[in-house]
Amino acid sequence: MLDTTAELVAEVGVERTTIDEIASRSGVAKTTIYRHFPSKQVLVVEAVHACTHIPAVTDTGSLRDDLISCFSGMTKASYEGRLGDMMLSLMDAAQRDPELGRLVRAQAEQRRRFATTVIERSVERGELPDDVDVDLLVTLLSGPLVYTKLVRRQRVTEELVAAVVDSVLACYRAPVAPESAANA
Amino acid sequence: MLDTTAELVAEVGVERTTIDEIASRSGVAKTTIYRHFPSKQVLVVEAVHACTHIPAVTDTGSLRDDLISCFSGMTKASYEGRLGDMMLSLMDAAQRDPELGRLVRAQAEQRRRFATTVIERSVERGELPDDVDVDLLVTLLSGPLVYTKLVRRQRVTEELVAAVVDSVLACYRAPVAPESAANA
DNA sequence: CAAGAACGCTACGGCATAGTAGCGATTCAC
DNA sequence: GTGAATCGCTACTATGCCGTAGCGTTCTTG
Repeated sequence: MLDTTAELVAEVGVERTTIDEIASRSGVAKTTIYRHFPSKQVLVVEAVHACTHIPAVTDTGSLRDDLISCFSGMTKASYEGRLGDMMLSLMDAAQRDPELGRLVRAQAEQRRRFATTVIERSVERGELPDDVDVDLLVTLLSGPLVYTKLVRRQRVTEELVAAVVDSVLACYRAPVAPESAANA
Repeated sequence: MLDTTAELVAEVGVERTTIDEIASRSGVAKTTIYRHFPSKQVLVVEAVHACTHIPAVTDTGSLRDDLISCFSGMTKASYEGRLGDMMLSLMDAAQRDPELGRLVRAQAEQRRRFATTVIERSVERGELPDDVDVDLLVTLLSGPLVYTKLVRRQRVTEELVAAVVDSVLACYRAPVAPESAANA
């Protein structure tokens, strides 16, 4: 039932998903659905919850490897499969539906926290300078992947993740700080 | 009429935008709308076209300044105001509507072309190495801005644009190439 | 095996929306 | 001025969807 809901949302979006269609596809009577969920909104929220997997955070001691592992895991969990297909419609619906809004925002926050953890651990190891802008760094890393998935509608490959991580890290490890490069 | 349509799409999304509401808001009779546009789909496409502005490409001779100018212009044109509020819903609807799909894809392509032009010009000037991955570079620059706007739902400030451009450029100007950094 | 819960089915009522028809009024061009 | 195009308004059809009622059947549980 939740599975069928997720499938439908992935196919036609939140707005066009109807209880009738969920019922006929899942082989469940519409009345049965209403016996479990008070409204479509709740059903969708539960369906999203059901297909949300949280990847584990690794700690290899290498910032690069941790970041690649972290973002690869997030890619698999969030951008591939059903959740990936639901993303855009979910984000759109979240603009108007407070409940979905909370859910989507919480998931985005959680994804950021993973990367933040990895980066802060690296700062403690002295791999990155103390004054590094963690927030910006996470945005620099997450952005290109989200952009590739949602805007370009291309698969986020392992190669892309590695390329993004390497590119972004290069600028923080290089002797030239962003500020001085600005005046070059 | 197109203006009201855009306004409504920005508010409630493509799916929930109704001809009746457009009619009552714009003070135009529903029949008049149908005399001009055969369907809601066409109306929305025209409305999007109507509020799409193309920023000019500058050529200051400095890659950094051109990029900042380029992305600031795109931010104003695409992420602020009405079009910015329509974006998510538009992208979602574009997944299912072929006409909207073409439109959205064309706009995304155009935005990439601007940045690509600026970068290629810089390569010709010898500011960047010949073998730079332009595609990746554009993604590294565009991604964080899109992500900030669509996922984090924060304003894309001039400061952010500058920070992203400076950060990304730093890694290409630094003596450490991304490939060798990967093995560090 | 018996009682109660859960389910499937059909059929509603109510509402919102896409488009259309017809007619009178208004505006515009020549 | 006059004819034609355009517009506004009301009404209408058709459709789709939400959520509920009623009733018979199946499944579970003790």
